[in-house]
Amino acid sequence: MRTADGLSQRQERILAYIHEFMHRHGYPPSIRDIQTDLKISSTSVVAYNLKALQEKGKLNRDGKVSRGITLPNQVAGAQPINHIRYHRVPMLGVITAGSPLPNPEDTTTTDHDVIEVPAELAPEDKLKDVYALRVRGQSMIDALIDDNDIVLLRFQETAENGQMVAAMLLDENAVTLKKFYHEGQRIRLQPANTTMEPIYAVPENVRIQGRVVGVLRSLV
Amino acid sequence: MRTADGLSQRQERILAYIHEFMHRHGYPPSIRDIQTDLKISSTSVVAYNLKALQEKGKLNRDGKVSRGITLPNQVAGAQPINHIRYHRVPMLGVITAGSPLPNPEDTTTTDHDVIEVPAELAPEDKLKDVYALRVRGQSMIDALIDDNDIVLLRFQETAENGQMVAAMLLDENAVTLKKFYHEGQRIRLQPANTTMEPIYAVPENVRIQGRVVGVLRSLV
DNA sequence: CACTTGACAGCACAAGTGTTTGATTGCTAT
DNA sequence: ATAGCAATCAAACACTTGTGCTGTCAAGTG
Repeated sequence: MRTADGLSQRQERILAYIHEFMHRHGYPPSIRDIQTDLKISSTSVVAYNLKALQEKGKLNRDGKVSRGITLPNQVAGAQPINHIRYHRVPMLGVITAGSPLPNPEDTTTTDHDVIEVPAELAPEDKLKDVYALRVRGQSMIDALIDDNDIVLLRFQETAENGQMVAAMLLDENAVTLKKFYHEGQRIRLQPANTTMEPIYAVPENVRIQGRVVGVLRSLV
Repeated sequence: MRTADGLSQRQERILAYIHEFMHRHGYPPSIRDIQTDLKISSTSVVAYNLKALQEKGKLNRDGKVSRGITLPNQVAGAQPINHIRYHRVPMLGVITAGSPLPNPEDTTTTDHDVIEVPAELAPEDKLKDVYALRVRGQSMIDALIDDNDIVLLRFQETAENGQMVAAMLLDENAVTLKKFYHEGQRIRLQPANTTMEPIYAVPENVRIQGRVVGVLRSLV
């Protein structure tokens, strides 16, 4: 059977295995590594298929040299260094996504730590105002934000309609994660959960503490 | 003479050579590569200094394995900050969450980027098998995974029912993001989207490429 | 001075690893 | 059938490469 690339199943598996091996070890596999882990009966079969893969441009080989396999799309060296973009963001605590609760110093989340964030989620130019909070509650579930997710917020005191913000209700000394709508003389804080009701407040009672710009979630 | 790192000049040269070699070839040098190019008279001298470098934490070696040298992750220029937990994960490309599309292995997206990920999303002990893919399509929307999100996968070839996996359909050479269910003699790949239908396949035609362990999303 | 230690040299061996050769299997076109 | 080809297998072979051993040399050290 051939696949869309014109590679046999075995060739696909070998190619995937090389990727995975290099990713895990930092150097290429030997022919016998491939043979053993893929349960191929002979080294010559591996060599045969490596040659085929090479002719199809899927990989390069430095002849005779042990582990001399390189993958064309890959930056040489399995441990790239410089061109990495990541940003350091402070993890300030926990935010309730359900009903506003007084800022909880609570529980095990004593991580006033710092977390690293992919550059994609925190643009360089505005980075210095970004911080992270762990979410408690499911009021934002329709916005794809679940309990225990980590949200990234950019500090700002104003927001436009529909933006997701961390809003503090001054009279309750409580912070909550909601969508923001300024409607005439009042502000509506809308959960993204069809089973929950919005909160209405006067502007003087609401202080915006930041806008959500990113979400991280672990499924482990 | 010793340098600031407590390394001898020869050790400095060897270390620099390994860096340069890996960058040039995509795989580590052998002891004799180092010996020849650095005009060292004996392989044992190289081995001697490699051992010293290893004890000083400048590199790792997989014993007996040829070219089994790996360099520990180094953040260029930056001092290691201990209390921060983050991990480097390779960004390998794009995965379709909707109908399976041919593996975009060869497109411009496979630039083998690397992203930084909070330690919470990628536990240290299993980190070596974690990689990232960008999601295309909305078939996993009910699992809180949206178009353009980044998913973190841990490489594994087996899965348990209900786990979310990257599955390759061999006959189509296509990879897709689905929930995995083994049902008797067939495998069901179930989208997390009530409007979409599952895919059924025989086990021989399905290869699991990893299990989803984390999600990153930008709302900027 | 005898002794130790670090660094190096030379060489041989053994293990790791790529290659080759010949035979086998299954399929297809003739 | 027969021939031809792709893919595979098994085993042997040859090169590559890590390791071990022995020795040298210079610089300490008591």
